[in-house]
Amino acid sequence: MSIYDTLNPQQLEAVKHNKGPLLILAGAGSGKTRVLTHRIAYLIDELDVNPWNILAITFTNKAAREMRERVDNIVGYGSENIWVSTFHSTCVRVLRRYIDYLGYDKNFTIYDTDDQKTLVRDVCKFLNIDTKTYKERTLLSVISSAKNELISAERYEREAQGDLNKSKYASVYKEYQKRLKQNNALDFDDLLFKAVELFENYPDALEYYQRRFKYIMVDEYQDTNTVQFKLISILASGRNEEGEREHNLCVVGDDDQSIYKFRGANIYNILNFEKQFPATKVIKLEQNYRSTSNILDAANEVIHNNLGRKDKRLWTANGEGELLSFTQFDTEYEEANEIVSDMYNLILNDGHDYNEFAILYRTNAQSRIFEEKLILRNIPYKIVGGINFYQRKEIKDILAYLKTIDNGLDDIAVKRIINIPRRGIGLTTIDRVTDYAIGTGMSFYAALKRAESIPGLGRGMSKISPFVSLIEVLKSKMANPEYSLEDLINEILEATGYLSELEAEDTEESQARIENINELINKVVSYEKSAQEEPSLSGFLEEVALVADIDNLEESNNVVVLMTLHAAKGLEFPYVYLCGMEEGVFPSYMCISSDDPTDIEEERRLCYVGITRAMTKLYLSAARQRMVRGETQFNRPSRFINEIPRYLLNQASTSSNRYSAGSSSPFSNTQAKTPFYGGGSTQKGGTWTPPTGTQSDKNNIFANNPFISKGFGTSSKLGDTTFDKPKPTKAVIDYSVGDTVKHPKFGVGIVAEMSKQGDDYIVSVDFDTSGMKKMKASFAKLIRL
DNA sequence: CTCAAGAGCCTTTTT
DNA sequence: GGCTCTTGAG
Repeated sequence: MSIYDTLNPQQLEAVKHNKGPLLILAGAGSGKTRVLTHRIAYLIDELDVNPWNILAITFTNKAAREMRERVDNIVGYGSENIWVSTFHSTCVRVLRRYIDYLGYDKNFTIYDTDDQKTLVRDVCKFLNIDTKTYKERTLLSVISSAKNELISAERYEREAQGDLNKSKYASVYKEYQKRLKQNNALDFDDLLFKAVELFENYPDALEYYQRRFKYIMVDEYQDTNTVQFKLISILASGRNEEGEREHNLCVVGDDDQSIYKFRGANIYNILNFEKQFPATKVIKLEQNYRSTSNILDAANEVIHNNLGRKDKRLWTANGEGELLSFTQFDTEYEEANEIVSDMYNLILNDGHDYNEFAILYRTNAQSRIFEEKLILRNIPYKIVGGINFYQRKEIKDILAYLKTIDNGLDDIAVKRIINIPRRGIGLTTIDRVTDYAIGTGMSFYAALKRAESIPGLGRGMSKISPFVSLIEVLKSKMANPEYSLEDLINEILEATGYLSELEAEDTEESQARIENINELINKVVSYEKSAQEEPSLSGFLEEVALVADIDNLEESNNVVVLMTLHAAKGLEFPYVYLCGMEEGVFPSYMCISSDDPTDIEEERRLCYVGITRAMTKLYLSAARQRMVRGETQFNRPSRFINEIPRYLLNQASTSSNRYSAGSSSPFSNTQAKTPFYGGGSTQKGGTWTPPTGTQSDKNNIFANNPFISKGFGTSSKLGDTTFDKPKPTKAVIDYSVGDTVKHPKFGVGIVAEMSKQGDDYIVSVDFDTSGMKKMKASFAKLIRL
């Protein structure tokens, strides 16, 4: 019995293919990660390939970590020498070693989106470009797409000749690059671009990596863009001892799950892979091990509407399972409320765990209502995406201090913190220093150090020198190896008064900020403990720059997860709620009104991704009426719903004949209504007419039909549950000191102390896992156990 | 220089 | 509906 016996014939064929290019078309849930990891094991254990010669590339750190773990489990020896990492961190590693060839310093910093925005703003100011005519967003996306297509600023400028708009873009692009270099910084796209630039111009660097990476594997290949394609093909084009190009490149992907066109992903990378590498062996994995056949049939039918895809059809040996359900609610409030109620009942009555559930939506903005309803019902949850931890103000502030100490060349970081906390250094002073810095060609921080020779600074001078000496003192302390990063952060918080200012504020918001800062300190401590190489400030900043929010999702945490469809790719959940299935929301308004017909295809692929996340049961839902950007929209159900055959769908529609024109409060509205699951008031459609277009009776989900069910059709017990209690204004406190309570985030703990504050109580709880926490009773939503 | 109130823009998705 | 930037008064 070997580990390979559990593979199906196609999977095994892919695992054993070990020479030349290999394209694995792996449908959703077809076990592609298993194939990749087993292939690595096979290369090492059966073919004696040196682990050191293997490179596996993924898109997210999370995927890399998972692959690393799974490889460690099945590879006999040496698995730690396999290079498993994301595109971006692979490039960082390469550049840390060779970027001096390109005239950068090896301890470059990495700019995130916010930094990029600031920089572009500065550039526009400098070039006298009106940011109302030329939006920063547009400028950045022009620059980003250029880099993704491997077009340098110089080339862009050449090709822009004669075109007024493009010439403007070119001048911004050029100045932007110039400043990045001055700041010794790279943006995300530069990481890839510069790595390719390095390999194209410096054969010794290229050959080093070509000799090392004899076997290259790429996951989620359908989402690679032009630079990424270039990077892997150039790396895979080394010659072996006989001087032949072997192209031992194995890519795994699913063209039906290509959803990152907006980020420059080029679907032709996968569609034309066989043309790029003529000797390619193609293997299709079509057996799905994840979902029921009803779910798969729905997915197959939907994606079948796309043209220009590689033909394949997923099948499964799993049973039919339950029907999918689709419910149309009156408002998005009702949608959220009923979804959360439904989930609550499944958890409470049927003993399901929180982490069996996921709520998926098209846009991040849709998460808020769900969050409210989940808090109300005390269901622990995690929202993935939106604002990343490292993008929070307080975290960025501390990081800017760290960057300033680490690399004084980063003007953006220095300017961010020069007056935080307030030091009385205002815009006038900053502008004067900036002018001087530009005039003399030195960095902003270097100019600050020589403030005494800057004309017209006046009083500003006396405010600047304490700041400079603070940074210098911290810099010199860093020289002492005994001085840890934790010490450094604590000293920054102390010496600047940042922490005491937050403490003095004493609001819920400032409390949360302090908690976030503590979390950052935890992350520093664990970095110092676990770093593979010698822990350093630069190393920490780099690790932090490349994390995405999804990277922090731990499957083992027992919480309901909420995220966009994009973030959900690669994940699976027994119960999936796919909400906001409305024309204008999903597919989005942007792509409905687009004149590029392939935009809708990308949206459909996104739908396919969403459907195939579900293992056991998929709940689809829509709202008739929804507030978007402060205005009410009336949307008809998504076309994707109509693309699912009726026999796979259990359909329902909550109704209200009154279109409640006068009642604006969704809360009072829902409350006044008979509970949905009560049964009696559920009406079967027919009262609704689509605002645009017509639907045939056959497909009209509102025509009377035998599939109408109550709600999501889970259980008849639900009828007994009371819903929509009035929103409590005061917390109901049924616990006291000594009681065991449960908190949605911190888990179980014992109440240690309670003190009254106004209408509220401050409760101290000693949690089993996270220690003593103080919180407001009205906010904490503690449940007595 | 700082703070508060108002205008305007925004929302598709993210490494 | 909410965030961010601008504006104007202290």
